[in-house]
Amino acid sequence: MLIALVPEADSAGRLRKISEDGSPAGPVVETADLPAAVSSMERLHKPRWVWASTPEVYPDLLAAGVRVERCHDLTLTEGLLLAHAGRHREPRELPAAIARVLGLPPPPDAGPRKRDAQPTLFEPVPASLPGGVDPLDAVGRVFGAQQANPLFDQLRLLVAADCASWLAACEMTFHGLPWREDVHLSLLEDLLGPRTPPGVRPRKLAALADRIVAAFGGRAVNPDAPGSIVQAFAWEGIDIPSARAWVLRSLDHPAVAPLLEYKELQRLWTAHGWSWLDAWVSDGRFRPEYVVGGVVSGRWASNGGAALQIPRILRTAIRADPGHLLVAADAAQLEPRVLAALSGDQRLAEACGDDDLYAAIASDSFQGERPKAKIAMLSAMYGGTSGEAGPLLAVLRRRFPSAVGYVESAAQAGEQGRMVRSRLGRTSPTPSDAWRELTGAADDAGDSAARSRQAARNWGRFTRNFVVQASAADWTAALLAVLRTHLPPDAHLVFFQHDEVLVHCPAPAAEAACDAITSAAREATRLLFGDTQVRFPMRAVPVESYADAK
DNA sequence: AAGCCTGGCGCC
DNA sequence: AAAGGGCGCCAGGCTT
Repeated sequence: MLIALVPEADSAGRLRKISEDGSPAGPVVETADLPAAVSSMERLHKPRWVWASTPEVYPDLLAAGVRVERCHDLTLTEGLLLAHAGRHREPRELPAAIARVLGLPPPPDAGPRKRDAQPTLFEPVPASLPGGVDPLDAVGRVFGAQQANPLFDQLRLLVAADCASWLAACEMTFHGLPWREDVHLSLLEDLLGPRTPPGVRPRKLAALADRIVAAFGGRAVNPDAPGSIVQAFAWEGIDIPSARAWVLRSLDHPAVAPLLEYKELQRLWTAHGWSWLDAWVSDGRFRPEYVVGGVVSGRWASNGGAALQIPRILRTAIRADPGHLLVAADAAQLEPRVLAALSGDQRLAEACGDDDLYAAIASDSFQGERPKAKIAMLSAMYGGTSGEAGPLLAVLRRRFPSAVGYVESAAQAGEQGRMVRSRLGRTSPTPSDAWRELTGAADDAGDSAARSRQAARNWGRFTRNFVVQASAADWTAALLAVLRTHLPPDAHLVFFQHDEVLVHCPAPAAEAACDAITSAAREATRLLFGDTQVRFPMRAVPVESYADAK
């Protein structure tokens, strides 16, 4: 069963059963209590809910205690369809989508949301849609158009997986990542010194800054300003191209040690210090806002809180509630395994039989030198060519010609301005007009030819990586879609980061959660690659603290 | 003062 | 000769 739904102010809303082609299949139901209406329909029919945008609808349902099993997110689907058709830049929101259905000019851009604007929950669909269409009608009509789109069949699995991912993302924000403020605070105090007001350097940072100045003979140096650091070294007769940590590390100078330590602690202070705690952690939970498909490759992005960049050192603050456990699971070397399955490279598939893929490649091709195998494989997937990558990649190409050939032909497509797709049909954006102009100017010599080749190669690196990264995103989306409906009832997904998940559950449920994760990984593999020989190991371990995983 | 860019670095 | 993909966020510093 399909039910179109439009939220309105104050938890009211309208819904209506629709048929597969989006046409009305029942009366409009107006309700002053949308969560209650959804809850009862969910219990009775487990419908697929059709709505404009999951993050605008689902959080308030969750807050009211209502969970749904399936949805169809029109905005998300529109984006996937547009990208597949090479129309990556067109707006995907409901007003634009209905304008396309009606053959009307696109509505004026709503413009970016003001940075500080409070996101209003149950944000109503814009009052007036193109053509004055009723929003509930628009939901049905856009749904019908998406189903009728000849591309839809190819994207069916991707749409289902990504829509389910959006549900999972909202559920993660709702449950929140367990975060022990006291642990975080004592860590900050240990590393930085007592808390200071915003903008006032904590004691240990101030001391390091003093040591840096002293090491430069008392010259004024601002360690927060890279230019200032470069200049300070220049005065000492040391020319460096930048103040990056890896550049400093190669220098022999008394300022280097305090500078490196300063950079590390300064980052902790500014990115995950006391202000961060105040802003993002409350009632023992960190609740970031995820953006499913926020990255062109289909990876998730996050809004605020740097949710996908939690430093390792802080993972000790992520602890299960009393009587609970966190189940931590990550897909081991997901991207090279995805490449093995995508390319059908028999030899690489065999190496995937090992839980440590790089070790297997090393013993096959690099005399057991694992670091070389890893550099070679990463260079193949990222387009790296620096340093020793070239020769290592050559070895890899000889041993795994199908796998390397797969990414190289993706790179070639990019260099020629063509689109590439992931396993489930995520499609890379086409390069800009400026890029085409630059690379189209083919045969002239000198600088311009060099810039042209450079631009082409840059885009080639992007598409080379896209096929792998986006297919890995396909796999994790399928994983989440399966997993969220197969966890034990009291177990909740609380974190997801590219290729790893955290589940929070009562201790006795941990074992079942581990099993659910392992079998969801198997199912994701089957959904993407059928009966491929490639193994995708996903080890799930119950831990008290995230820091204890791995 | 606000907006934008850059350098830098955290995560995968 | 140099040559690594994708992000978000911060401070500094420039422009408007």
